[in-house]
Amino acid sequence: MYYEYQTKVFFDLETTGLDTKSCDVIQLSAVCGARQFNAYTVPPGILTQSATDVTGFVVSNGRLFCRGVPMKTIHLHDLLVTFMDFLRSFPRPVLLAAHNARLFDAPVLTKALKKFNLLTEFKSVVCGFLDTFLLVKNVHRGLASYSQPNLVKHFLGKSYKEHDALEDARALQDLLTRLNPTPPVINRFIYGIFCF
DNA sequence: TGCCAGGCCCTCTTTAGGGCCTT
Repeated sequence: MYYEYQTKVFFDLETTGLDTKSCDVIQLSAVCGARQFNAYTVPPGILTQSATDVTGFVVSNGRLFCRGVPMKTIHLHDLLVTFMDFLRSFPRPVLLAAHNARLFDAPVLTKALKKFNLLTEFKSVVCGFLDTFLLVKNVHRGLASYSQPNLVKHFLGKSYKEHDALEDARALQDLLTRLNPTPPVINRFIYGIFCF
């Protein structure tokens, strides 16, 4: 299967945990060149302690806080609709890239879209997900770690504010721009939306 | 009570186990 796409958008999610079957979206961010999308929502479920520990998010009295700072939030449905508006503003179809997309970001995002019957509309804009973790692990063998912060450190020589979805998406775009994988290589690590 | 994410990849593998990656 060869995936044709016109635009690569890098995205990241912060969620209430690591179990893709039960966790909920808290933050969704995406970047494409200098343009960016960033939105927060109050999750319906409880945050795992480990998620609070790494992200700093807490829900208190129905409000979302990040390290004590109240965050502006919107309903998850509106978050997804405005995200698709953002994606629709680029030449289509759009390829959505994330680190460990196949096993984490893609199933979580797809689950949220299905909840609001938005998957069909989503498919009209997005052709698939690129998993940058699998790509880099296969193309650049022998590294000690393939976590996104380690790859950014290794290839770009810098640190960044991980576990802020917007910073993670920006760093991922920088990383892939540096690595500059060829279209055939990219195609090997694209997963169609029907997979989720 | 005891469970506690799970798929992928590697290897001292395939009659399996452990570490990694995402929050």
